[in-house]
Amino acid sequence: MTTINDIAKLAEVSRSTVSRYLNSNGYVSEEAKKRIMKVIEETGYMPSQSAKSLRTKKTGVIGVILPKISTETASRVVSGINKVLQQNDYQMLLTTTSQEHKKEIEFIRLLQSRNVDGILLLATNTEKPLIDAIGNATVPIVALGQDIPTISSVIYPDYLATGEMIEYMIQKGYQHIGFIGVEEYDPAVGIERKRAFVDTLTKHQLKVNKDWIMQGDFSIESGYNSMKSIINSGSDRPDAVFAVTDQIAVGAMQFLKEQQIQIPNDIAIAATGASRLAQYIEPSLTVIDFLNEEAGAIAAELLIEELTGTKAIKKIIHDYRLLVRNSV
Amino acid sequence: MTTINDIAKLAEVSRSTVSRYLNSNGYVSEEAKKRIMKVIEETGYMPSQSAKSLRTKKTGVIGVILPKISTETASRVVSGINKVLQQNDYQMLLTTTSQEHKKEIEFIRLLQSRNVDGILLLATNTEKPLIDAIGNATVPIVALGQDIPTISSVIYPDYLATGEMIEYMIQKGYQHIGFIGVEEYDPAVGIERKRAFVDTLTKHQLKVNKDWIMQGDFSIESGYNSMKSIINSGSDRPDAVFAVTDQIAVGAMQFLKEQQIQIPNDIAIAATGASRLAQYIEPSLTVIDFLNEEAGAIAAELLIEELTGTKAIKKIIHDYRLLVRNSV
DNA sequence: TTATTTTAAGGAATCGATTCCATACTCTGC
DNA sequence: GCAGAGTATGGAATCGATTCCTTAAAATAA
Repeated sequence: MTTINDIAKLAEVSRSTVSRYLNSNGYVSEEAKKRIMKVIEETGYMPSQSAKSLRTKKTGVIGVILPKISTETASRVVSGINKVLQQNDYQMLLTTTSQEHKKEIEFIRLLQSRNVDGILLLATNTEKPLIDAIGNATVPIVALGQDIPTISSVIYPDYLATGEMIEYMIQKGYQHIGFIGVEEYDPAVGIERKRAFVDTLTKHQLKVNKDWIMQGDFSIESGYNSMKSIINSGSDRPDAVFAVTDQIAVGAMQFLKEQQIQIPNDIAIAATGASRLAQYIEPSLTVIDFLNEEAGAIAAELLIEELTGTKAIKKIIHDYRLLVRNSV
Repeated sequence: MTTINDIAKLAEVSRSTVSRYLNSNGYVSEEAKKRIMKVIEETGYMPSQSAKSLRTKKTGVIGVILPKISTETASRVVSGINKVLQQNDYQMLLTTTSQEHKKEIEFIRLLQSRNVDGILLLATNTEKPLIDAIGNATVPIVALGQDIPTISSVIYPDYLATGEMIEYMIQKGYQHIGFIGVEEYDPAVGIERKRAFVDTLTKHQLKVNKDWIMQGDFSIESGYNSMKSIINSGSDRPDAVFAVTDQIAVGAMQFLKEQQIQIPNDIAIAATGASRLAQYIEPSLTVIDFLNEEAGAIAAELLIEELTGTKAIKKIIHDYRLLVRNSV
């Protein structure tokens, strides 16, 4: 492999001069520039980033920690992150925890030893060990999807949006509303969305029926099984169900279809998450769209800001919209 | 930041000893080990990868070049790659060309300057500049999705699988089959799938109607517009259409539904790509499943093999299966 | 014409690891 | 009691860049 020394020798200058040329700082004569340029062209020389970052303490790499890559939400977020990073000449080192949320801590350490300039964390919890790991980090970390007190975060308005959706359902005349959620270690998805559901029903003096509140994981199967439990519970059927993700909703709809239960006439369904699947399934799903790609981009911008100066902790409550379709 | 020198000083040994301890090679006494361990524990020291890889010429990072991240196919492939890399203690540097296929060359260079140990290329063309860039590369590259002659490749059996699907449609009684494809710079998707279509019809003495052969891009909209053109073309309607991706098929189905054309009774639809959308759309889509996650894993394994010895060029024709559902 | 600034370029230290080599001590076995 | 093997450790060179400092020539000002 050609190094800066080879280039220096071939161009008959010192390696300091080559370095000055490469970084366009300091003085380099036109003659020298031409010779260096020519030699670089001929040899196809590319500076070693390892050497460079050993000196400069910058790698131009941002670490991204995801729970899972193969979901539409995740890939949209990554797409948004990628756009911004690429525009700013950063590369993305992607790691996934496969939903094992203790791994988030492990990866924060790992990424730092890889000398990333910053970390984007799509967090699934806000427990103490994680907060501690973040506190001990020597590089800026920005959270996406959870409000982590000690660092800048891009937060989805889970409570607000879910509340609005439930309001919309009530306004449409549904009075017996069920809920399919996930475990509560996840404050944003597990707790906030459920709290909004309960609060909104209560506000309208509607009964919160425990038999219609299910807790599963993020899978389609989980949605299917949860809906099955709701239907097979002793109590009456609900006339509407809110699912915390569109995947869960798809599973739930699947069960209803098998049982010949009409959506939305017998039971209406709403959810969070604007996947193409939610859009093209029948009936098309009424959902909250958290504009994930944009959220990813904003988080990346926030991180880059921190990398280039401003150290203030910023909290951005990201935008959302209701996509009213045919399932409610 | 703490360095190996700090550890050496604090543990009262030389930095050679610390290094030997870290890499568990050479002699280190139990006493020394304990002291070093303790100091590392206390300081939270993590060795600098930049320094390490400057010496060893290994970064433990694999570059991945994708056309686009936010498709289900891509994210499945990435998921498979990620699994294997993580098992082997490699990290993944992800880049996307946003479907600008000249960028593939740029990224091959960029990733090398980042000193990646190897590159996984989800190629969309096999043109000379790309082949040249691959030839000039100093790290192993494995291709996925296209057969690139000079390097190991994991290849989808595009011709075979498409042929089998068309056979299946013919066997089901369809005689007037249309085709929605993509541009032909992409040999695998653009050329092979079309060739299989034409060959299979010809083999069965069926007419290949030019009005029913469309060329678009990979989007849902493109599928919608292509189907519109087919229906609005002067000639009779086809009784079945094959789309080269499930996204395209979804768009095509959308148009048919709007026109109250029954699927599969009036027109049957088949495609390539086993997305969840294809599974849950109505009618559920009969597709070729190229088992993308597995393909990604195999490509990653192939690359790791090359990294640890064997230099032979391997070609793996990946498995596939037909998922017979309700759209044909 | 001399003093000062600007331009140009090389030398050497440095970043944080790894690794080869030399040195020294402790055991065995004869 | 001594040769030779095994164990333990430190010194120094090295990887490929950046960057500060010094020197020197050229350009400008006084």
